[in-house]
This record gives sequence, C-alpha cells and structure tokens, in this order.
Amino acid sequence: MGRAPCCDKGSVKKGPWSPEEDRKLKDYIHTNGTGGNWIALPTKAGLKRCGKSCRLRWLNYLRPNIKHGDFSDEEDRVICALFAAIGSRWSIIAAQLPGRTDNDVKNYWNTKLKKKQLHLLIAAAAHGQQYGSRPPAPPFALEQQHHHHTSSTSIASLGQLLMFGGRGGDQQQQQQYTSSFSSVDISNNTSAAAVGLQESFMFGGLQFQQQEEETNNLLSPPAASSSGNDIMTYEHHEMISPSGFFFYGDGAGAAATQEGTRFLY
DNA sequence: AAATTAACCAACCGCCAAAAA
DNA sequence: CTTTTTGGCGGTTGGTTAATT
Repeated sequence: MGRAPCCDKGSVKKGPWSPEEDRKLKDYIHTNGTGGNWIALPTKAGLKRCGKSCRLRWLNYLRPNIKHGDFSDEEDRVICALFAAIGSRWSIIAAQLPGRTDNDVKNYWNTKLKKKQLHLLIAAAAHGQQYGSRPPAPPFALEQQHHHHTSSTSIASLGQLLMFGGRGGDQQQQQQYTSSFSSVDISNNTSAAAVGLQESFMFGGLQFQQQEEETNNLLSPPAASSSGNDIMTYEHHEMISPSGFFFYGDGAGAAATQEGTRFLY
C-alpha cells in the first residue's frame, strides 16, 4: 500500500491552467504569500487544484522575472558544462541561470541542446578535429565499467556522455560517473581537500577557481550540508571566464586515468 | 489539401528527504 | 523514537503546433 494522495484526485482539476485560474493564484500570492503551505493554498485561493499543481504553476510560470525561450550561447555553455559536471541536477543548474526554471532548462536540454551538441560533435569529428593532441575524454563508454580497456575516444562514448542522466539511472553507471568526477567532487562525504582539488581548474570549458567564502557560491549548498550525503564541496568554487565548450573546437580537452579518478583540463 | 511525423513544452507522477506530529 | 505530511526534484507523458511527405 502506497502513501495517501496529497489531495482528492476526483474533485481536483488537472490539465492546462486557464487565465482565470492564473489570475486567482497570482492575486492570492501577491496579497497573502504562499503561507508556507501549498496544500492549503488552493482552497484559500478559491482554486480547484492540487497544491502541488499550484506550486508548479507559480514557480515555473507565474512567478515574477521568469524568462522563457531564447537561451543565449552563454547559457548554453553553462548548461552543458554543469550537465557534464553534475548530471541532470536541473534545479542546481537552473539556479545558475537567473530567470530560468529547472523545468525550462530540462526541456531545453532534452529537446534542443542535447541534439545541438551531438551535431557539433559529429561535425568536429568529421573534420578530423578530434581533440588534437589532447588526451581522450573520460571513459564513459560502458566497456569501462566492465573493466575493459578503453583506448580511444569515440563518438559513441561521447554520445553516451550527452545522453547521460544523473540519479535514478542504472546504479552501476551512476557509480562510474561518480567516480569519474571525484576530482571535482561529486561523491558523497568527500571534501575538495580530500581529493586534492587544485586552486583553479577548468571544467567543461569553464574555469573553476577557489574563492573566498560566502561570495556567490556556484552551487550554494546550505551550510548544514557538510553533514549531509549529497554534493557538498562546490561552495568554494566560482565559474569564471567561459572559453568554449569541452566536447569540441578549441575548448579544453578532457583526461581521465584508467581508474577514472581524475578529470583535468 | 490531407495525412503523417517530429518537435516542443506545460504539467503530471512518483520518489525522496526533511519537517511536523 | 516512529509515523505522517509536505515540499522539492527529476523523469515522463500527452496535447498542441510545426514541418514534412
């Protein structure tokens, strides 16, 4: 037996929001705020909606200063770099893009950006620009998890990187991903110091650099997160001077040891 | 012009962790 | 402490629009 539903599915409206509903929700929140309780909100606001639906509508659409569409090249780079670094943590990625929502970033990646990157990759390979003297990309190919030697970068392995999801996927693959990126910390309970993070490093065509505490955190985890078991060591890094995307062109190259414990540019 | 396919994106679902009881 | 409730997240779906045949 699963948990009880958050609301009575029978008496609750689903599907697209009407302008009238939008107005009710907006008006209510403008005058009363969310009250810290989404479940109770729809009744008070006179909406026949599930609280979760109201929350989603507000956060993704009605909230002030939301941007839709027209992602800039700069935003593309940030999304690609962070996706490469941390996978599909859309809320974290969106937090670095003012006005963007996780849903929007996710949709954009899944429908456009992923394909765009793949095409660029294929075009680059076709022109023999494959990484020049730089070392091969990290061993994302499945062979690695079966302990076969992966000697060269291939379209397939990079394609897999592009397709790569974060959590919720195959557990073995997730583990491989985690270890591949330990040098920029993705693993649980691992501090940057513990994995010997450099003061400054490039990642995904972006330069990451240690910085003073409490200014513009890249991933700004809550202070309490040091005791948690999730990502926790981005707090001392800031993204600066984007210089191209890392799969192609003149951007940085990638390297990984056979053990997959380093990821340097 | 009609039918089919692809692309897009808002919104839903279920899971998880934190908070409240 | 355990159980229940809630908020938040990411994966996915399904309706709509655009492009192609």
